[in-house]
Amino acid sequence: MERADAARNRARILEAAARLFAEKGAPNVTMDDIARAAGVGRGTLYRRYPDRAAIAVALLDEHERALQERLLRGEPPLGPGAPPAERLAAFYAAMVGLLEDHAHLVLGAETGRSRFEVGAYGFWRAHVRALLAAASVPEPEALVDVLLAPLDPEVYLFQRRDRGLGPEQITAALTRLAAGVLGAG
Amino acid sequence: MERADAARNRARILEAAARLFAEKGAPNVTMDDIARAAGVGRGTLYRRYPDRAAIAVALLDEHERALQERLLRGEPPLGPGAPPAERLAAFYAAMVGLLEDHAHLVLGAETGRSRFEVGAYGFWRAHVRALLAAASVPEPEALVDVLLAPLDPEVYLFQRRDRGLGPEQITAALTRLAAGVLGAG
DNA sequence: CCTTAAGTGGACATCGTGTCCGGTTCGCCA
DNA sequence: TGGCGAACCGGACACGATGTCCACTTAAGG
Repeated sequence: MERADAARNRARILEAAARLFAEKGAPNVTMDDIARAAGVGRGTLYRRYPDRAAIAVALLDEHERALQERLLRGEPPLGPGAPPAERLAAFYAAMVGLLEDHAHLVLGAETGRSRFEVGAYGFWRAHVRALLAAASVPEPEALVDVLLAPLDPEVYLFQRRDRGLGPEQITAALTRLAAGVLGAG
Repeated sequence: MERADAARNRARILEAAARLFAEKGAPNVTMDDIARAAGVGRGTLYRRYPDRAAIAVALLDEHERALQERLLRGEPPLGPGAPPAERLAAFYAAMVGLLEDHAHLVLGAETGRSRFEVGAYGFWRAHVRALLAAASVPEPEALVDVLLAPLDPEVYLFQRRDRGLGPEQITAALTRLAAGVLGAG
């Protein structure tokens, strides 16, 4: 069980981190910044969250859970019931929505390959893998990560900011990708 | 023009960096390590290469140039002459070869979004974009980066090391991707 | 109340980065 | 060959971020 002061501090840390990430961009926020903004000491911060990635994961957690729930038990085409190609396209569209809202938050918080080590990636991977299997794609193993690669927050932000693309254009490209790989079976 | 001692030092820096990157992995090599291994001072190192990424770029340069040359003027299907879908598949296969040899070198050397800022990415981008245009794909702009995303060294190393996939399996998946997107035009 | 264990916070040691400047070496030209 | 200016060299330095550690505080139950 969690002590009252601990719970209060955790809430303050998360709130402060969310604000700072949005303000200055995740890579430019130091652990010290967060601790100071939250009004807690460094030791307290490190006790809970060993690094920025852990904080980002905690912040994203609820949003990702919501999407995961819809994938498992929601309405088609996101949930079960629709053809694999349509479900993949719907998944892409939903992920673009998630990225549009929170990519800035994730970016930089994931140092190096931490993206793959996070539990959420495993979930997306299993989902897409199941769709490939349902479409009878041979050797889906390698294709899974290939199809997930465009959802890298860095890629998304590059397209949005540097290339000047809109979410709908990116979604369209991903839809085409889904149709090309699964539609033409 | 470049002075003789400067040229000698640059060669030693590149040689030492290549060795250290291969030995300990690029992210674990500090600028100080490289300077010491090369037998030069930190100032000398920073004069030429402002960060690790610059060294990695210099090391990759010749290999990338060779591939770029083959794309522009080599034999089909890599060079001009073959249908876009086949050229894209050939490009993927060649990039897998490049990654297989040098991904460890690039990884971690590219801090954050530096991958997109490097000149080579612009070249790959222009190449794939031209292939999409040749295949009369509507709105190729967003699709380009989507198709390039699986070539992220981090993705590749994740597939190779963590997922235990072989280069031929990854190439097969990318070939399927090329066929799906361009083949079914 | 009083005890106990978890929680807290800031000081500390360490490491990597990037800069700066006095001394050195090179390459050109007389 | 000898001298000169400029480019180059290298280590010392200051700074910033990280992660740890420990003495103190506070919450919760008996």
